[in-house]
Amino acid sequence: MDDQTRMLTGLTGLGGLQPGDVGDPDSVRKQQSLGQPQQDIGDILQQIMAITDESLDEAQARCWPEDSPAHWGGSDDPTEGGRAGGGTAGGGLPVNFQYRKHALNCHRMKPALFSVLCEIKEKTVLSIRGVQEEDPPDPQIMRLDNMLLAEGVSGPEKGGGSAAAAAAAAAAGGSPTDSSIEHSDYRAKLAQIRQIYHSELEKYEQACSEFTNHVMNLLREQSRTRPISPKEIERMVAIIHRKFSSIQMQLKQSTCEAVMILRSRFLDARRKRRNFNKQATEVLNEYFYSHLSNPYPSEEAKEELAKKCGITVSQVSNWFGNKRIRYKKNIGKFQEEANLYAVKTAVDAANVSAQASQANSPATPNSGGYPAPCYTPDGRL
DNA sequence: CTTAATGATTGTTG
DNA sequence: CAACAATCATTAAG
Repeated sequence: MDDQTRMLTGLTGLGGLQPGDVGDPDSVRKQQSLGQPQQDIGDILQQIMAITDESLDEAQARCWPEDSPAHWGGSDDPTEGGRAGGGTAGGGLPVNFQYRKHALNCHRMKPALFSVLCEIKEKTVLSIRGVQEEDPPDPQIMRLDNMLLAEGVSGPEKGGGSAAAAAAAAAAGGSPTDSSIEHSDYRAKLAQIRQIYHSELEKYEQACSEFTNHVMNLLREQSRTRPISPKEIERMVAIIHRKFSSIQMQLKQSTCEAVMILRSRFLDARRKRRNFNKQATEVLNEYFYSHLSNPYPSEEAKEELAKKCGITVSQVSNWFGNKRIRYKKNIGKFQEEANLYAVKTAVDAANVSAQASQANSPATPNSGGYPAPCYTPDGRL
């Protein structure tokens, strides 16, 4: 309300004028720099001045103009400057103004004065917040928008059925890998976030337009009684929109956060760990115990194992890393398992070598650093 | 619920 | 960078 204050001080100058000074062209020109006929200005100013000089009793003796809005006398009313500045009258009261205002409204110079006041106001307003009028497209909000678009949150509606469809596909799919289940879950949660986002956005937009309408109506109403230019209304609307868009940005930001959290939850496999299926661990164990002397699969071997087990190469690496360390830590615990797989490989090897009509030792040479479990080729300890 | 098993991550080392 | 070691977080089993 600094502009209002300025407005007041500006008009306080007018209010401070003595009735006799009003007619002085220089003083008027100083105040308004206008080229209007002095007589009219003097006339209307005199009326304004007269308001401050009028006593309450006098005013109350008059009747109320029935078409006057009742809220005249708002603290931000520019004409109040006349009262404030010319407070010598002991405080003009609303009743006074009601009448006087009506008189002024009918004055032929009223539109001119109105526009002048608007102009002054415009200038003060511009000097105060003219700089921050332009808001360049915030890179922050651009980033948020892009991300929401990329995630399909703010993009075109793909239908709430997308998640359901994905779930159905996962359920009916011939290879219902865990990833697809997780993915459908992810999609479902994303759809939820998306729905919340849109409903909130809609709410904000509705509230914004409601509020804007309300303010506009109010200002239009008031523009009949105080200087409000259409430009000012426009600016007010812009301010409201900026406020609401900043709220929207908060919404976008929190939505982004939710998506990020969702993503990290689903992409961080550690949090959604699934055990490998039996067949996969069997393949891995088979390899491990049959290469116990050197349980370090080459890159190619890892790739093959990964393919066989339906897991990634890095998962194979993880598995071997864990296996080696855990085996080494407690060989006894793995004894049984080792024997089991050793038998398996032994049997396999026997099957193969039996056809070759020669049984060379099926066990691993075991020349490496990992101690082999004790077992006999026939499977007994 | 507690506990063991287990896949993944993090930090360190050579 | 791969291997190791410690640790985390989840799952499965009791």
